[in-house]
Amino acid sequence: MNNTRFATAIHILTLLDQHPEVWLTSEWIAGSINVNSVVVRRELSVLQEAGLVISRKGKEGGSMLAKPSQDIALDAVYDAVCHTEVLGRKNQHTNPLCPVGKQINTKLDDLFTETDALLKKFLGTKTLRDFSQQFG
Amino acid sequence: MNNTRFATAIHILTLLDQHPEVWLTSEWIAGSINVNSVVVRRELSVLQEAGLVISRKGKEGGSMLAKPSQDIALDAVYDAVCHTEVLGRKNQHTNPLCPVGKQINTKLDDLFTETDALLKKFLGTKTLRDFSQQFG
DNA sequence: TATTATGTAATAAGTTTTGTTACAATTTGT
DNA sequence: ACAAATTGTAACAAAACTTATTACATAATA
Repeated sequence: MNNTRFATAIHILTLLDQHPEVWLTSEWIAGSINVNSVVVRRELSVLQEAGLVISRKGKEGGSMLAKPSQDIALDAVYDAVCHTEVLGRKNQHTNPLCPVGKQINTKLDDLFTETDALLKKFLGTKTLRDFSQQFG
Repeated sequence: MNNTRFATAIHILTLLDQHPEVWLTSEWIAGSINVNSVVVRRELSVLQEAGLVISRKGKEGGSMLAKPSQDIALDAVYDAVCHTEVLGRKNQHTNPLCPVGKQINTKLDDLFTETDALLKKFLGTKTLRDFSQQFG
């Protein structure tokens, strides 16, 4: 994760939670994060696919949470926006003639998988509500 | 971590552990990982600063572990090569006029810090020896 | 029907990551 | 002393990734 996608997603979801039952526009959300509204819409698109928000087109359109914030755990947010492993990438062309080069990726895979599982378990204990209610 | 630095560092250290008391050259190590030897030397440089390996210049030069592999925990490797937070970056220009935009980075910081601490604690329970001895 | 949003493609700009070349400095063996 | 081999780095190039921007079709409302 060398990007701002998780931070952006949490920001969006927090705003939606702070304004329940209101269709917030991507333009308005973008004004709070201070990024381009297309970036917000792209992220909203991903959050919709994950079942975390619903959006409505047209005049008076916008987005709101798809379910109560206490039912949104942060691992779901992470899953939605992060497609890399915590410990990074593996070297793809390691030497098969070297005992280490030949096996390292399967061994790293065990470690990487275990690490990702740990993170997700941790994030699974935290809800959007926990995060959001810290704000005045 | 959207790079191969952790995987590369672990690969290097595993090779050094598998060949104790031998000065492995960056060229030889590079041949196992299948990357440029300069990349290996750059990583070795960082691992030296972290006190994990020692290198020797000149003919018959190379690198070896600075201490027994059971004394090298993986959080030290992670610290040496990773300078980003697990959950990524934060948006830098959030709107100070918005209650959420104004406070979000300090709140995210708490979450990000806690997450990094969890990962490091986990990696601290694993040693290079644990990893290395999996290889035939 | 005019207006205002979303959804998304295409492209540009910026940043990060990895690869490569080059060479000074160092160490060893002869 | 000298040749050979290696580290350590700088400089730059190439590739990949991230974010910004423009444009516009589609949809929904008043």
